[in-house]
Amino acid sequence: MKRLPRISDAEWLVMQVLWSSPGVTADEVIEALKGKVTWSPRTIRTLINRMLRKRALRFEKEGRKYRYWPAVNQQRCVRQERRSFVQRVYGGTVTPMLAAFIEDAQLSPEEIEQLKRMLDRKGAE
Amino acid sequence: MKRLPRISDAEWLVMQVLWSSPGVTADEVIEALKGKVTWSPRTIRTLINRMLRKRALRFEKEGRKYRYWPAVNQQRCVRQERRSFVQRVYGGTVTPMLAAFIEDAQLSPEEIEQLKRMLDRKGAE
DNA sequence: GTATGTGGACTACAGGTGTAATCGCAACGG
DNA sequence: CCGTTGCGATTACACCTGTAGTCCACATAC
Repeated sequence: MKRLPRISDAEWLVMQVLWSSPGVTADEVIEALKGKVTWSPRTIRTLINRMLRKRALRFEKEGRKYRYWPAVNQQRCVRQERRSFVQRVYGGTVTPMLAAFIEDAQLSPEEIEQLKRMLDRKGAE
Repeated sequence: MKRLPRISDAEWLVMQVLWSSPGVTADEVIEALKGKVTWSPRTIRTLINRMLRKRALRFEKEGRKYRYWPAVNQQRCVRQERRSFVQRVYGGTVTPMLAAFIEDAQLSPEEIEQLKRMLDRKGAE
């Protein structure tokens, strides 16, 4: 099992773009992040380069430009973040953390129903 | 509303000790972390000092030793972490995140019941 | 073909972090 | 009293991060 590289806060935004649109160019990443961040395009290119170095991305040359792909699985990265979060903040105890999220969140009746169904399925296992 | 200082991963462990035993000495923090981390006592003292500087802790002299207290509220820190986590990893959408946690977690039937009751109360608001 | 623009590579730089080691002073032991 | 030792304070240092700027080669427009 390949070790996951550590992805910083700023890098997550770039990864989100890459995961939802694999194979985009640097320009397209920059375009996709317009409005979400106020970074200079330079900054975004730097982030891309760093993630290449830490092997979170792959690229392929296409003419003079590169196209980039995620080289790490989104589910796995998300799971790793979830676990490190609950470990750090709740010392690994999941239920109090879930309770806090539920208290804190704005949930629609539909979402509440959906989560209850999930818990039911979970209980039926 | 006072601005919360940013607490790093390593610092969280120290804060956990301080929140659960306010007023301990550096030595007692070090003792409490035995077994949880392999840091040198030096390292723990450094972390304590950094958090003093960023005003996450207070101290009082007691003879030649200091006793330390958290200067930030645990609930607020936890909430801030929760929010930055869900923002970073799920782009701010809480329900998919909760769903993932529920899927991923080992939950006892009692915990499942408890969470469902919470959702019920939430729905009744 | 020559000037120009643009994309990727390399460089910058301050502040945070993990992980300590050393310094200086005050209390304690004799 | 005086040396030792045990704390807190200060210093160290490499790597990571946020946030860019500069350099260079190749494509492009005349």
